[in-house]
Amino acid sequence: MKIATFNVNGIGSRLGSLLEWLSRESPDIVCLQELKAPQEAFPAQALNDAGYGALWHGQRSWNGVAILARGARPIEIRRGLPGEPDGEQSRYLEAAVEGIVVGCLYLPNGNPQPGPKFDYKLEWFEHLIRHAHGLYTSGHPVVLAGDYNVVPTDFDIYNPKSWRKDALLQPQSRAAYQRLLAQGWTDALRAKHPDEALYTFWDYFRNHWQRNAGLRIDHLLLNDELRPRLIDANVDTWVRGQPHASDHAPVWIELSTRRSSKPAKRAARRDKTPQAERRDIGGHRSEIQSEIQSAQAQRLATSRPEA
DNA sequence: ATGCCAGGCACAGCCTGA
Repeated sequence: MKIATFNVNGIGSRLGSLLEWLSRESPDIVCLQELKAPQEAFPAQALNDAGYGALWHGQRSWNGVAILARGARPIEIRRGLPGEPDGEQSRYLEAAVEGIVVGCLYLPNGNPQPGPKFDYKLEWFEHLIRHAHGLYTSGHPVVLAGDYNVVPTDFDIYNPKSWRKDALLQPQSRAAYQRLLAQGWTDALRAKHPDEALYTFWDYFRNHWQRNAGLRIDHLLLNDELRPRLIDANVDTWVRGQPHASDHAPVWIELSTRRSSKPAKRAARRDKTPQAERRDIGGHRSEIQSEIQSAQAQRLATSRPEA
């Protein structure tokens, strides 16, 4: 199973490029950011024709996030973070797909810094960290994927000198990202490529793409329930080289279909005792579904109707 | 230190992104 995150920088102007990438790479689950489209302008029909069910959280002109699932409809868990300072910015969407909880996020850029936009970035980060802790310890397999607008270390950028004052490299931004990781999350791309310079964003200026002058700011974080299933991770850099491309490239992880298990657990599964059955993915999946459905029922009972 | 490019909005030239 392949899960990807892609900041499309305008779904309206990027639809052709997005469809070509979906067709060539066939990701099973996709997190999109920067739709830059109001709710009613999302190309749900075109994506459905391409075989993808979708949930989306749009906004006029700016921001906007979506979750796609190949041959399935993502089950919505929530839109927006609990206690998010400004409910008008569409930056978070969470859904269950194939027994996995998928959080799709577009963290504020924060430039210029210092200033109110940087304050907003750090404030949003705190809400994310608080919510992520609950997800991490939920017992479900969870991936938090998106554009974090943080270059984690100087190894994650072609040259930190000219970006030193940028919000993406600030010590406060990096410290917040490290506090998130410290909950136990695995940065999947870095885990699979500890010594390789990898980038996910190349701005449109100064031939940065042609010079591979990039930044690594799009991340997929896995909790302990999902981490053992990680097989591979990489960046579909070819997408960035296409005509009329987004300034980001898709980042993806490949997961084993079943939860990987230790030999002792595999032996237990062969031995069809009731306890072994409970460890089986099927049983685990139905537990997730029932918990999600009850969470949804509670939320629907207490929240106002969606806009 | 700034603009370099690009999308959205709306149709000239801002604002925002990162």
